[in-house]
Amino acid sequence: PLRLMAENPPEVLEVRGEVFMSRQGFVRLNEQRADGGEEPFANARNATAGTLKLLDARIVARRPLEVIFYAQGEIEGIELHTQQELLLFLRQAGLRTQDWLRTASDFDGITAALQELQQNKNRFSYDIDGAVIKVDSFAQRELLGQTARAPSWAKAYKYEPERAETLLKEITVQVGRTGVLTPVAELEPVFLAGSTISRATLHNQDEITRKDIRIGDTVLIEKAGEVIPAVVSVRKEKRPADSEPFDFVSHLGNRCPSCGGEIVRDPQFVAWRCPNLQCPAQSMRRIEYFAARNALDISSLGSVVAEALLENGLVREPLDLFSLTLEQLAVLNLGTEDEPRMFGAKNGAKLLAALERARTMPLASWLQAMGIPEVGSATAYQIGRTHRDLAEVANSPKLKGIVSVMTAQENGLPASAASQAPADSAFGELFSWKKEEVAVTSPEELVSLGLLKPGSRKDGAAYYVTTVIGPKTAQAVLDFFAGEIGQGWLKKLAELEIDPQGGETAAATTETTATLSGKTFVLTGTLASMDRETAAAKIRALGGNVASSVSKNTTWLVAGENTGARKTEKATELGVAVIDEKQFLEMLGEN
DNA sequence: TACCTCGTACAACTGGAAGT
DNA sequence: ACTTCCAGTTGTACGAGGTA
Repeated sequence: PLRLMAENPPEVLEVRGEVFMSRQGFVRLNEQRADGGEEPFANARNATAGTLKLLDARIVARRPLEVIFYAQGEIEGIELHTQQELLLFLRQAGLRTQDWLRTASDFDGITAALQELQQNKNRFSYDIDGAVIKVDSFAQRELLGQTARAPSWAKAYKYEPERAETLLKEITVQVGRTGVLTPVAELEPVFLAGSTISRATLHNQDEITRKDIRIGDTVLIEKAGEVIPAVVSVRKEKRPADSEPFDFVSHLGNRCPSCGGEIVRDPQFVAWRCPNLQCPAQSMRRIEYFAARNALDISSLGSVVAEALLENGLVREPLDLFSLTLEQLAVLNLGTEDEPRMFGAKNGAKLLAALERARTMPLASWLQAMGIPEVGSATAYQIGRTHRDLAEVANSPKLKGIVSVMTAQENGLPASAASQAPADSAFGELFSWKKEEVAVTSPEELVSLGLLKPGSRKDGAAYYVTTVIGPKTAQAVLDFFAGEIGQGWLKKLAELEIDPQGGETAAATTETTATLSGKTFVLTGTLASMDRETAAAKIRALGGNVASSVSKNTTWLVAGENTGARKTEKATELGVAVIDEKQFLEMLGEN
């Protein structure tokens, strides 16, 4: 509805839901497209996703989109305590909700509801692949919290996925960023649950051995979660008589498919690896990873562009990107010698602009971009939050503190000994650095930084558990910077005058999600790293509020490029703090 | 046991280059 | 200047392996 139909509508109501196409709507849309001579869409899910990305709202309006709401964002002026209350309210307000809803108070109740749903799955105007089981009470949800990926108070239950049979023509091997060799099944293309599958990862040799997958086999595949293709099993009765067990080491002749160097396997790990750091495939992946969205977000630099830059000798490692020129990029050939395809001046300018932005990205983004072993987004965020710059991380008393406290505990010593033990004692020998040389942060301070949590032990002695960064990860980071690669990064970054800044700006409490709760932002100008809608969404996600004009209630005015005069003027007048994009990103805890 | 990292796949959109 | 063609990027989801 254009107006909420509630009697006393709340002042602020942010609702979340899912947009979809009904089976019927999708069929009709494809009929129309066929009449108009257009290619039909492959499936409703992607057609819907594509429609939502269209820039022309008039076309969007003609597509048969439907929406069902099921969750709340920010709400002011009404108190809702449970999912059931929320759905009832949404329905009364005229917002469509899922009408099939069951409540259960125990496991049997849940399985009964799941069974009932499966028997009735044809009742719906759209395809379903399962159900979502949620904790009803919002108070209990808060207690359960969430992980980096998903809330802990909701679980998806999926029914059996559709399967298909096809021929495994070949097994190829890909080289990852860290040199890990991953076998991939090349399949005879087969249509399954809305898309054509031609490849599927086989993960590693152990997996191939366990399922006894061979070249020439007829295999059963399914799409895990309706998206990712996977080989489930082999139809052994259809196996050719002369087939042999697959062993990818002998298949590769013990050589890396990219650089031809010898491959190795640390008996401790499952994967075979190419140990050559100069291996072209690895360099390419490292550059890709460096540019990835959750690292330095250098748009228009993906795998193909990275490979072309490497092949043309323009770039050998990620930081070489900063010496690229527009002239070089404009004529960069993405095709072959016979059929050249230019990267172009416009793309080139875009890439250079993204690189310029990358210079001022926060410490956490850089830490992730550097591709330090064990360091992904969550770890990079924690390190970035607790350190000022790379120099501090490289020789970090905090990371050393984590290692020494945890090592001490493992050796049955009190944690407090870790920061006190003299270097010449037996205890001091446990560590790769000497106590006199560097400061090691005390356990108490690590607790106040949120890197350690005090645990309880029966005898009452001090005891600590790590939060996100454990001793292995901490040591991996220290080793990285102590080694040749890390030193190389530091040297090159200094030459380029890039000095990523970390530390906490506003987010003192990082574990709670509502770090911006009670704060009101106003956006002005253009932000370099995201559009305004994205920025607003991020603020709201952290519990903050976004208003359209500056008032005395505004906490911060976020100023990008080409700011609106009226807003900055009013901010000065009312004494509202103005922050730039960098500070804003730090508040969001972006990495 | 929980969850983070890493690698992988798919399909539509987007935008540059080529064609007219 | 406009249209067509093409493929790179993007966003999302998941499993396995590893760490906490």
